[in-house]
Amino acid sequence: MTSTVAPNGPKNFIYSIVDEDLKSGKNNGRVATRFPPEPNGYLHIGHAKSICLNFGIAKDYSGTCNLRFDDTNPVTEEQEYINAIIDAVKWLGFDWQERMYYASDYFERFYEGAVFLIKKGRAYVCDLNADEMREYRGTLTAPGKDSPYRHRSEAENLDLFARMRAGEFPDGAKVLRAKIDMSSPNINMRDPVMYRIRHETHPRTGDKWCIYPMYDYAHCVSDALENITHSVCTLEFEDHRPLYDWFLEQIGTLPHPQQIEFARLNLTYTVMSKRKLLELVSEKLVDGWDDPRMPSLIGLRRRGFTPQAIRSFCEKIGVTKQESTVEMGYLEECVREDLNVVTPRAMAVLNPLRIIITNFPEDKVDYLDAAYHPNDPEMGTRQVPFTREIYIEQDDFMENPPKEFFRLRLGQEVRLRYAYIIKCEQVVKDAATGAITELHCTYDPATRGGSALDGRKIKGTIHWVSAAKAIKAEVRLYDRLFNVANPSGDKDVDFKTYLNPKALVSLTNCFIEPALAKVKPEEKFQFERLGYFCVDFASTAEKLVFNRTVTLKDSWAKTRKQHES
RNA sequence: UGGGGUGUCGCCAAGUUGGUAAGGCACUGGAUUUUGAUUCCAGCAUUCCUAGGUUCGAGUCCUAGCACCCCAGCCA
Repeated sequence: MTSTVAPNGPKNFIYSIVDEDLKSGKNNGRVATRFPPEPNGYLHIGHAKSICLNFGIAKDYSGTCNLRFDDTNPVTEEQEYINAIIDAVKWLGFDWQERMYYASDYFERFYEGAVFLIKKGRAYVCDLNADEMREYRGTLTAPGKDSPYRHRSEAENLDLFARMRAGEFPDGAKVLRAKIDMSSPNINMRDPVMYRIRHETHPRTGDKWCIYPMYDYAHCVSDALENITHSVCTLEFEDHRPLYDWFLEQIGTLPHPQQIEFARLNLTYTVMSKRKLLELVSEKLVDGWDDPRMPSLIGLRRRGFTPQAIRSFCEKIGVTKQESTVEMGYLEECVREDLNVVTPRAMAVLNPLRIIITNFPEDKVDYLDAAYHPNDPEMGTRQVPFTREIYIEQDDFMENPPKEFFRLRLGQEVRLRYAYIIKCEQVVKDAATGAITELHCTYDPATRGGSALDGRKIKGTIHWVSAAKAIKAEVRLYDRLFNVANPSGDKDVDFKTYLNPKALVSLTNCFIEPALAKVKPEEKFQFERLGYFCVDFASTAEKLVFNRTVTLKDSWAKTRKQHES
């Protein structure tokens, strides 16, 4: 398949590079990328940026994008992670067709390549232990010195390397090193390790191998074997590019993909390193990788984020080489944008306050029509039951409200969404505590549906639920995982000390309208005036659980805060 | 004090050959609204890390600084 340059101008600097390559006829107009995760953890929103970029390039240039597991280190990698990664990429909406590969598929080829480099005098077996090797490597400012094993004969190297593979030596006894330049100012070029001995069972190759290739050697060769044209990776590999190029030049017979580096994603109020996320999981500070507080893709999914929202976010933040930290609010805005158009509305009361409509008959149930979406009639309507006793949100009533409060107050009217205009006649309090226990109100029968035909203006509209007909549910309110923007900012303070204890607040006395009795996990709704909610993975008809994805924007919250301060 | 990168509005980010600072988010007004939601309209960088220089003209070119990030795993 042949590609043409980006029709509407390049999206980012990588597209510009691809455009140039296409114009100059490089790779015969072919564009091939890959997404190469290491299966040692779950994918997070940062990976989504890379996935969208790599699969996006392939799509925009009619090229291909492979999924390739970088499984060269069996001590940290597991099948569980492989499965989770496959699910996550699929869920995000990308398709690698039949092109799912594993670096471990190439182990025999890597081995042959290593033998070739030994024969070429470009690799040698070294007996230095880890400490000695560090010593010989030199420092950032001082050059290293040659290993005493650097000048072994070809025959000896070949013999030793074969015996490494055969399992004759214990872990750490020997390594295979590239013979480059111990005085290079780039530390990666100071005779880097190509193979180490690890007597370890590999998730895919089992016990077939006890030597495993290092990233720098395996990655470039994998790219070349798959005929990748543009090998996109993150900034920290910039220093490794000379090594990437060195291996392929020395081997000489393989295609030579171009490595291009971009800045990884950082988000405020969370952490993005697999190590830190794993720490939260294994120390049980969260409920696993799929905890809705986590920035993992499975966590975001459980929280109610849509693939569309995540893709749109990745599109909007752009791709550059500048280290950047995107505001969490931006991600949140992207979900709202998607959920707003896609999600049916419903009513739920999270912190119920009982209201008795004193002039409404005891046993009467009045079914009222309510639209599933105010701006999209095609989503249809449902009926909501109105009864003498209802619940409203505790926040929607104030005894001594400021002037700007236009919800329910004593002696004043408010509209119940899709129902009636009611007036608060009496506040009933607990004699002992003084806490408000219920409100007595009257309704105006002439306002059925919520409109005042006499033209009187009702500023406030609040949501409600029938006490008799509502269904009880648990609602989990999520907030940011950390209470500081950059929890990793101070190297002397453990990031976990900034964990936000209120990141999860579970409400078990919530009521939802009966139309939602049969919801299934992952169904999404907007609870009017409250936010977007998603049915939890573990929710059942007997015990409904909703997760709050995000709140709605709330300009009242701002003015209320101004009043409080 | 070695090497590799990056510096354009509070946060992202355009700005291909020098021609007089896109867009999104946030924010601030205002309109519509039976969600204080949505939608809509308006405002929001005389200035591009700093200082010099070249030029009729510089975010874009030159020089010298400064700041921040990455690299001394037999991790990726």
